[in-house]
This record gives sequence, C-alpha cells and structure tokens, in this order.
Amino acid sequence: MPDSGSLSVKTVSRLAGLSAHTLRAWERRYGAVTPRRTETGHRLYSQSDVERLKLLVKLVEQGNSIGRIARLQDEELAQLCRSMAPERGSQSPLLQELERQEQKTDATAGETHERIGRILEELLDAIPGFELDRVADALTRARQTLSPRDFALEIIAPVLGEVGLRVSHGRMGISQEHLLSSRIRSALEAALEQLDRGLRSQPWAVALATAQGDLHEFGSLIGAVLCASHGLRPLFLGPNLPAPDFAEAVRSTRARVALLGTTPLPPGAMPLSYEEYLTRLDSQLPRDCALWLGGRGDIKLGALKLQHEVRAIATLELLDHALKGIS
Amino acid sequence: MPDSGSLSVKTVSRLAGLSAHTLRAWERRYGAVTPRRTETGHRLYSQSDVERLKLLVKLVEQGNSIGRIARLQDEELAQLCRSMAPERGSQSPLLQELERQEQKTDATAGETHERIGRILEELLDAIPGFELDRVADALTRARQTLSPRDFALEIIAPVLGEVGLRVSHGRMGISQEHLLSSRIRSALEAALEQLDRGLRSQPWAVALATAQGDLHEFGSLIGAVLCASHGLRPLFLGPNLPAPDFAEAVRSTRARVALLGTTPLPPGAMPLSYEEYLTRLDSQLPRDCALWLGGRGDIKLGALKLQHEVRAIATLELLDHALKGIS
DNA sequence: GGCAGTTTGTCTAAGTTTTGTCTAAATATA
DNA sequence: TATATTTAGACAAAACTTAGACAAACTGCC
Repeated sequence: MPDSGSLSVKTVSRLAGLSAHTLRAWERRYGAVTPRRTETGHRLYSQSDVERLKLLVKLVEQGNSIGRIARLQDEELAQLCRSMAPERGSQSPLLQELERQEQKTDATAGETHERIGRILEELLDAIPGFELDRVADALTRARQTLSPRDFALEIIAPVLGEVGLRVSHGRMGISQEHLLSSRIRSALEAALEQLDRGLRSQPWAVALATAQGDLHEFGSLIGAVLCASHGLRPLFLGPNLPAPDFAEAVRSTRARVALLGTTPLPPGAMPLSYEEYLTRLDSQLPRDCALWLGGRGDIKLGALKLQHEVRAIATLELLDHALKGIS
Repeated sequence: MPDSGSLSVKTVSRLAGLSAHTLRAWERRYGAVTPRRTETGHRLYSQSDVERLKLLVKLVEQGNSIGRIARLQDEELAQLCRSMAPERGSQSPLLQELERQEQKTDATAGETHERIGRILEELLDAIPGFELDRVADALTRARQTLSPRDFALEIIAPVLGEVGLRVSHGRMGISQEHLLSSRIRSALEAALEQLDRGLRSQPWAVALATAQGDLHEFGSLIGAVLCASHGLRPLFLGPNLPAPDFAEAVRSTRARVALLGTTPLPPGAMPLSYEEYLTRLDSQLPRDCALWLGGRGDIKLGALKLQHEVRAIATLELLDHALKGIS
C-alpha cells in the first residue's frame, strides 16, 4: 500500500504548509482533497494528498484563486504549474514569442485532437445564429493554439467541407456561408502573411491560382499556407486568373512550381475548359517550372500533349506530402 | 482547458506590471483583453492574456498610445514591438526619450497628408515588380499610423481607383492586380475585425452586400469599415448574394439599414438586373429597415414602385457623411 | 501661442464574493 | 482526563465588481 498513508490533519497541515482550519475549509468548500476516513470519521490523508496540497499552496501563493483551481485534476495542476513558471522579467518580445510557440507545440497529441474537436464544434455551432463573435473567437483561438499547417488542415478544411455539405442540403443559408467564408479567408490570409514574413528574401517557390471562371479560392489559399509552412515561399495569385497572366507571373517571379487549383465545375462556368486552359498555360510556362494540379477538377489529361510533366494532387494531405518532398 | 488559466486581477496586475485599476480601465475602454468570467463576474485571466498585456505595457512605455494599439492582434503587436526595437541597447534612456519626443512632435497635421502621399506612392511603386514585401510593409504602416477610417478613405480607395485605371489601360497585369487586391482585402478585413471587436454586444446596424453576379466587394468592404468607424456595427455579407438571402440575413439580425453595393456592369453579367433584384429585395425586407444603394451602379429607380424609401449614395465620402448622420 | 476636445491614469463609493479564521458543541483517542 | 478531531455556522478582512468623477497630458485647430 504505497499510496494509502494515514496522516492526520495536523501532520498534513504542517507538511503542506497551511492551517488545519484552512485545510478542512478547502475540503468542505472546494473538494480540494478527499481523504479516506476511519470508521469514526477521522481523516486519513495519503502521501499523494500531501503532494497535491503542496501544489495547490504553491499555485495559490502565485496568485491563483483556490476556488478556481481546487477541483482541477492532478495533471492539470502540474501543467498549470509549469505554465506559471516562466516568470522571467524583461525578455525581448521575440524571445517571448518563441517561447510561446514552444508552449504551443508541447501540448500532447491527444490533447490536440480533443481541442480540434472542440473548436470544430464551436464553429459549426455558432454559425446558424449569426454569432460572429463566437466564430471570431474560435478562429482566433485555433490560430493561436495550432500551427498554421494544422490550423489549415485540421480546422479550416473540415469546416469548409461541412459548410459545403450543409449549403448544398439547404441546411445553411448563403448569407451564413458568406459570413463564415469571409472570416475564414481573413484568418487564412493572416496566417499566410505571418508565415510569409518569415520567408522574405527567399525566392518564390510555388505560384498558386485558379483558372479563369473558377472562383473557388480556398483550395489554393490553404495550399499556399501549406507551402509556406514547409518553407516554400508561395505566390498566391488568387482565383479567376487567365492563363497568360499566370504564366507571366511565374516568369517574373521565377517560381519553380505552378499550382493550379481545380474544382469539378458545371460545363460553361468557365470561358475555357480546363483542357484548353492547360494547353495555353503549358505553352507559355517556362521550361523549368513544374506544373501541378490541385483538387478534384474533372480533367482529361490523356488527350492532351503537354510539354510539362503534369502532376495531379487530389487532396490537401497529398499536397502536404508532395511539398515535404521538395522542401 | 489547456490555456484557460485562472489568474486574478491582482496577480495579473503584478505579472504584467500595471495597476489593477488601469487593467480594468484598459478592458472597459479599449478591450485590450477580454478575460473569461466566473458565474459571479470575477475576471479569470489566462497566461496568454498576461503575455499580451506585457507586450502592451512595453509598447505604451515606448510611447505608443494605448487607445491605438489595444485592439491590435497579437501578431501585430509582436511585429510592432519588433519594429520599435531596432536601435536600442547602446543608447541612454535620456537620448531615447528625446528621440521619442522628436518623433511625436514631428507628426503634425500637415505631415499627415504628406505621409499619406508617401504611402500611396510606395504602394503603387512596389506593385509592378511583385515586391510584395514593400506592399505589405506599406499597408501595415498605413494601418498603424492612420485611423481605420482614414486608412480606408485616404489610402485604399485611391489605390483601388488607380489600380482599376492601370488595369483597364493595360498598364498593370491581372496577376499584379490580384496580388494587390488580396493584400488590400486582407488589410481591410483586419481593420474591420479590429473595429468589430469594439462593437460586440452592440446590435447589428448596417448589413452590406452586393447583388448576385456582382463580384466587386471592395466598395461594400470599405463601407463596412466606415460603418464600424462610426460605431455602427456592420454585417458584411460579401459579394454575390441573392436577394432572398440578403433579406433573410437582415431579418435575422434586425439590421436597421440594408446597404447594397452597386457597380456599372455590362448587361448580362448578372442573372437579375439591378431593377429586378431591388424589386425582390424590397418586397422581402422588413418594413422598418432602410434601403441604401452605394456606388455608381446604373439603376433606373424612377420606373420602380418600391415600398421602402431608397437612398442612393454614390461615393464613399457621401456614405461617410450619411453614416455620421445616423450614428 | 492659445484654446477646446480627447485620451488616459488614478481614485472614490457602494455593493458583492471569496477566503482564512474562529467558535461551539459533540465525539474520538491515548 | 487531557488532547485532537469532527461538524456547522459565523464573521470579517481582503479582493473584486461597476459606475462615475477628475485632473493631467496630449490632440488638433485657429
């Protein structure tokens, strides 16, 4: 029985460093610890009770309120204790930021998943009632807690998928969709800008766009975030870009990859079919620039004779992997 | 709850280095941080709140005014902090102070105009060569030096006008235009979000959108920024919104004004003409909601018999004035 | 330079919540 | 019997809340 010691109130009070009165009050009011009892009602504290109490005392001394932390699990207490530790005085903001990023990554995998689930739920829950505050909060929180890559892949992509479904089933209005899209786009752009600031002076690596008439920009935008996450400086040219302009941009910036986002579109939505668009793009693109197709656009590559080798990358996960390969 | 510390006002005041009074004033007046609350109303600060506050304190000490920086995003703060830092270290505090005073006084009214001119030039100069870094810097600087209203009216609107001219004259490529638009939009959205955070809990005042088929969103977006600057909470629904959805959104949010952004478009660009669109919108809009038309769309109002009184507001300056009237 | 208006830190006042401490009476232990 | 522990409840200090006042400093403007 290593952990079932039988320490009395007085002993524990001395060991943990608080009065017996307080000790009992903490138990009565906040359930800070729940020692075993003798048949006659006397408390029997264990060694781990003492440890827990010591931790609580320490945290309270650091300014936490006992009523708020008393019911936390041991693990949560330990974590809180760790996160309270860095109380170094005047650090440069840069260092602070780095530290914060470290803190982010040190969340364990399991927790991350749970958190992602919560954020997803929160987002999808807040949309129907125009609760933009909650949406904004959830997005901000997600962007602060997760890496840009995870933010894009684990939060934004699923949300967009679900939104698409709901809209097509009539379970979500177009105005709600627009509102959410707008917020999501601005969050993605902020993430992209943030990453991009770290890639200045780097050469442009991947140019992204969608074809003329294709207004679905999110695929490319997430693609750009992924590129930047892998250290490949993206040139996000937005949706609806004519082939000559795409080629010209690639030429001017000497990007190594041209990534065209594609979507299954009804015929006639685009002034040129994907096949026609690709033919033109192919002929005007520099020789040493790779041509990638992202997304699930309906394209018959077989019939085309293109100079560039074309690589089709259907999903964002595959793109993530492909980028890992060339970075 | 990984990041949801339970720090009290007092603790945070000690950690961040400002008085509890000031801390609350910053929250009340500028929304510098928004801690969670207990059921009884006591504030619960998180560790990241503390980080943010430390940053704010530092920036305020360096001469920034809290009212201007309190609502900036965390990253913007970090960036601002970095950009304030450069020549520190070897200088005496006295010299720093003198320098700061110089910097302050040299920003007189007359120079605001000159500064606007410089930023404009910088922007238009950096675009042709894909110098996105300079573009981003200029935009960030503009957004930090100017009020959101001035930023939108004095910088963004003229730039967009000039860009439109250049594109139509073939003096600017479409890819450059897309790149710039994307940055501008994200800057405007950031400004909007920043303002919006100060308007939470306010009722929705103005709903903005453009008609189905009209993809020009900048007018409405700037309009939204103007609304927010005047304390009128905007609901920016984005471009390309069908009339029923517009009306539904207005109904759900009880917005007092529906503002439709319009543009002179070639016939056939929109599935419904403005006249048809307006007729539908008019019939579905709540009675007590005003209907405003922004921009220079070509609309024959005379022939229409609408229930709502329609107010046409051709320019952003006029909109600014109209908003002043109802705020 | 002087003047009106805004910004901002500080403070007061009155009321609520949290929390450590204590009392009283009953029971247990040694 | 003397000492410890139990419960329930009382109490007050400390801390927190909001609303508003106020003056110093800063702003833009003439």
